[in-house]
Amino acid sequence: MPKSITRAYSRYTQTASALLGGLIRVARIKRKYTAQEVADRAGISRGLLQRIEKGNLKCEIGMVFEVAAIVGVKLFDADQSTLTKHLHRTEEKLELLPKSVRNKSKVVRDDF
Amino acid sequence: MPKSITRAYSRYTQTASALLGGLIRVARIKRKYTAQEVADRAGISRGLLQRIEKGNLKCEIGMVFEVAAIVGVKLFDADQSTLTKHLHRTEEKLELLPKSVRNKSKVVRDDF
DNA sequence: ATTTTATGATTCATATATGAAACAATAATC
DNA sequence: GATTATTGTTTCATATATGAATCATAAAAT
Repeated sequence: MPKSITRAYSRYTQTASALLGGLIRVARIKRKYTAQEVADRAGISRGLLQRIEKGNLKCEIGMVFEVAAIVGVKLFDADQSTLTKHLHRTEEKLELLPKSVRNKSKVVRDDF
Repeated sequence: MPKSITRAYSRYTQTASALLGGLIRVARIKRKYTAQEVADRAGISRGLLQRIEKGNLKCEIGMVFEVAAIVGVKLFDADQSTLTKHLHRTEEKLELLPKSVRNKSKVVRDDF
């Protein structure tokens, strides 16, 4: 058996992903879509949709977001135009920041 | 060459992922972390961090969320305890909804 | 200006997520 | 209660994301 990589996820990450999956499931059922219908529209298998609704951390973020959009779960509580505005503002911020970070000490701060 | 699956992503999904990646990058630079430092702490390669910051849709949602947590980008604008409360509320909602969806017509609504 | 460090970008091997299929269990409708 | 559709779960082949290594570029510090 080949050596496998064991990833560590924080509780925060686990909770956030479980929440997003749960929101998707609630939205799907409220709209009366079957799992198969949503899977078809997203172009994925029903099995993957189940993993997404369970908050499985190994799923592609693109597919999670896509399914969220299909069932009407808004990301960042924003619609397309608001999202675009936020993105542009973020890009403007980036231009004002240094292009690369330089650390004298290799010490990593741990207080976040 | 084996046949490869071409996935379709909506603009909404693309914008949302690009925004999250951009927020991560801004937060990292503001905190003066090098890409290598964040990658090390997340237990991933620097190459993957780059893809995440670019909003690559094929990345694992778990790792995107993990990196966001490391650099201090809050998901759902919420901390751990708030996130947990939301999750519990979502689970309560689920209990009140039908366990499975039954459709007489196979027609799929398109107005979301 | 020079040096040094960080970042961008590419390639390739491999660990692994996904699709497909099948079956069981459950819940909705009659 | 009987029927039928939906969901839960498992297994396995394979398409693919990731890690590692390398080199080039860029930018920060001296």
